[in-house]
Amino acid sequence: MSIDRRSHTPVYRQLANLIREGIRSGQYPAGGFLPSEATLAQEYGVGRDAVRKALALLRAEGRVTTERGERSRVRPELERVEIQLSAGDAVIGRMPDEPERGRLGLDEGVPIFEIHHRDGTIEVLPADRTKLTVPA
Amino acid sequence: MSIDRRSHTPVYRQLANLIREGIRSGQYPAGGFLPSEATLAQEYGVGRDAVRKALALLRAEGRVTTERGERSRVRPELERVEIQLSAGDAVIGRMPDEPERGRLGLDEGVPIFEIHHRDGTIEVLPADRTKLTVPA
DNA sequence: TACTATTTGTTCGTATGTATA
DNA sequence: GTATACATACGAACAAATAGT
Repeated sequence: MSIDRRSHTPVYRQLANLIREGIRSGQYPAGGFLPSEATLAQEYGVGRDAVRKALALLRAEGRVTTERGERSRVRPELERVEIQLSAGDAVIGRMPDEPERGRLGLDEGVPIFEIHHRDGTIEVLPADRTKLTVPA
Repeated sequence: MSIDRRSHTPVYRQLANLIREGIRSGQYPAGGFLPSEATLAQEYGVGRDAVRKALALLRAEGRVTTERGERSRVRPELERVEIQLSAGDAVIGRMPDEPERGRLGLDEGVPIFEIHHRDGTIEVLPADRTKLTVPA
């Protein structure tokens, strides 16, 4: 599979699909580095802008992380801590805004759980390392 | 408050903060349209690129939606349907990837709940219109 | 129907800043 | 100190969708 210039799907979205598939298939192993933006651009025959936009999409999906000066990395699946919910709890999910994301030290593309306890307190948990369970 | 060119915080992030605050304060009412990109660029004295990046941040947070040919809109808080969890259920939260997001008809910046039932079935729900509850 | 104006989307180009190796 | 690599920012041109005339 490669980039189809005549497709109505934008180049950077096609590229994101290709890279995502490469991650799923193991071509780009979890925890490992992706090729540099320049390399990806050359390998797939697209501009650097398309590469950066594709990576931005994958970051927003929580699939890759990028740090300045380093090649992007495939985000490994994290161990999830089991949190037991209690009777009367209510849970909503949402994305943190940027300041909140910074405070909580979360990567891009990581949702949060808000657990509303019966006593009115609200517990905020990162959804990428949490599994909520309902006791029997 | 306005853009500080000497700040280390990038212009587009400062602008996202300003618009987010404008949404929170009611200057940009929920469900209403934001000014056009060109207008925002002129009003805040930044390039269109900075405006588009700021809007992209807010979209990824689920705060605004954008459709081609139309000005961006402040995403209203949706009514949440209450879903009762059952004993033995487990819940994780994650972002959908792009194809999945299209299939489910979700806006950007909307996480999904995966409810793993005791019988092995998995229920996928949009987190922006769902509230999970634990029965007493 | 047809046309125009507005608006967002995509792509490329260029330059500069900053972190890492 | 140099080279590599990612981040930010501006501008320009054109495509595509929308709304109204």
